Amino acid sequence: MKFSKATNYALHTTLALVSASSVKPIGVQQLAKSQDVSTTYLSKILTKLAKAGIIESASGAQGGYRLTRNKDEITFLDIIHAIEGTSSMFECDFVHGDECLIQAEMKNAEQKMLQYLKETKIVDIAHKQST
Amino acid sequence: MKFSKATNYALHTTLALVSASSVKPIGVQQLAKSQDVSTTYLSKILTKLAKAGIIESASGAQGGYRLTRNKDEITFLDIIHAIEGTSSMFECDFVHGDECLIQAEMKNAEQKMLQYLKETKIVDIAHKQST
DNA sequence: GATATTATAGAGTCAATAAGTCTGCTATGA
DNA sequence: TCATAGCAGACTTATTGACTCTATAATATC
Ligand code: SF4
Ligand code: SF4
Repeated sequence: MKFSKATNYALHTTLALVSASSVKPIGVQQLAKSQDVSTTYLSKILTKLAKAGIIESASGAQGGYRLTRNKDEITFLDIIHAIEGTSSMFECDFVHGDECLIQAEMKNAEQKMLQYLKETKIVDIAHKQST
Repeated sequence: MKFSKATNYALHTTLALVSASSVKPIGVQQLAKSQDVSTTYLSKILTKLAKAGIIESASGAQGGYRLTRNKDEITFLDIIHAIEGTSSMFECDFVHGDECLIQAEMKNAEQKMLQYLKETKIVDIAHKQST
């Protein structure tokens, strides 16, 4: 019951992109260096973010990644969902009807966390960091 | 980023013990049958609950498991912590000082979930179920 | 006190997932 | 056209989860 390291990389990279916020895209080499991770692996992670519409890529020389949307539209939850998927943390093989109370409570609990992550934007901590 | 099946077994078994609430202990065979899991494996899970002080075991004939504490003191969180451990879902290898804001927000989010699980008691759903 | 019954411990097995590599391909700016 | 970047998919390795097997220890009952 842990978040994957990939999620960690994704959060850090997005934070870097939000902080940089340049029009010019930033190459994966530069992004990978600061996190001590291989470029090919980080690239694979960033492709997921791109598919989720959070960032976009530019091939070729002077290429790299940049944000697509407005900075303040990017939440923690967006990134986590892009990397970890959107299925519940409590999946039960059996389906014992709608009145399954254990599952209901577990999902309520999970929702509390997701709600917080949805309210928390990357740009918030980018601001705090720069002060 | 999923809860283990062991946690699921633990929750169901505890619910069964709370619902039964007999003075006589209940054997692992009986508990395992309803969940379609082997006795040896469930036993191992229940030993964790016992070590966490949630249930207690009795060896020998007519032995089994029963609750130790008062029913309404047992929360979802107790059980989850007993099985999954208490370490955070977001552990970072590097420790970049106290001002690590990503980690701080992730742990805030996690706390929201834990808080809910702490407030939710097994006995609550036992009541609902019996109605 | 012998015996059947029940939990406990720990090693060992098997499968699934996470984490990361390698290689060849595609897109694009200079 | 060529050097530079991302992309895709197959592949490998490490870690963890989900069990099983077996031998041991405790205890109620006879
Ligand atoms: S009661 Fe709910 S959580 Fe339990 S096994 Fe059935 S469906 Fe799963
Ligand atoms: S900034 Fe925080 S979360 Fe990021 S690598 Fe450092 S310690 Fe880990």
